[in-house]
Amino acid sequence: MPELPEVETIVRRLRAVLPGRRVEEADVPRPNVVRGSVDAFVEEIEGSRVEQVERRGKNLVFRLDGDRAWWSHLRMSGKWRVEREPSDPPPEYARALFSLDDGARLVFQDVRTLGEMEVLSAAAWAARSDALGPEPLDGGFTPEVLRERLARSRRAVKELLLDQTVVAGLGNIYAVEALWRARVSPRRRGANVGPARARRLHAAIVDVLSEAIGQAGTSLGGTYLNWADDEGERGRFRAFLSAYGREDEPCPRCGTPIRRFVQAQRSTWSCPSCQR
DNA sequence: ATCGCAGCCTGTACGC
DNA sequence: TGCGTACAGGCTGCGA
Repeated sequence: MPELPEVETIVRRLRAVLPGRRVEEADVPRPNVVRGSVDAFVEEIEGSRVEQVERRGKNLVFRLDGDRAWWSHLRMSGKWRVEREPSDPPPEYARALFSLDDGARLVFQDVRTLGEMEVLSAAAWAARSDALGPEPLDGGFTPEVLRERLARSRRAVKELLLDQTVVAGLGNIYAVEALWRARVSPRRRGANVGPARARRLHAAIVDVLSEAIGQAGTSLGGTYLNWADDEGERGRFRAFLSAYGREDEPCPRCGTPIRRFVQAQRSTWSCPSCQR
């Protein structure tokens, strides 16, 4: 579910609430959302103060006092929310709950429990962060950087865009949409993305992510697959999808039916006519 | 270096 | 109605 725009939406919400708060009690009813020992995790978290909330790609990090980083990844269905007035019973699918010193409660909800969290030293987190590709909305991400990173590989450009070490933050939805906007075939090999296509792709990535953030992300149908930030607001970007999930519908640009196929075990949609 | 696949989980949609 | 199957926004680890 959550890709860069959805994680960014959460981060902005949490940033308005969490910095300065101290965690009083941690409760982890589903231990598999914690990487490593749950006891050690709880011990580490209780009494800690959250200093800042950050995003790196799809990773979400609460900076803690003592030069520590509380890392989490939402994977397919994770959500963070803050309840100003903790509900009883706790929300559905609450996998980890943290009571805060102002009476609010921070809740990690995750239907599929593929999400994970862990407390790391700042240095360990920095090492992990350094292994990721560039942030697509930072100045360091340029058409040249993108092209150079794609050029190293004969793999399909779609697969490369999903590879977080190539560029951080794209998932299936926004990779599909960026390629459609750039008129680049998902099957084209990275090494065969020339300067013109790299420029278009770079612009498409930046635009699609920025616009999606402006719409609070993308919510799709179904219950648990719905993206919603901690206010329950639905992401509105779905209305702007051009290729994702639109098999057999006319390409908004040229009218040719959009095709679906599978790459690296993931669905891909593209226009066979105007994406080359 | 790259690939294809299984696995981690749960829920939904769909066909019979 | 029930049951089986495929699929879902991510990522890792394995053998080849």
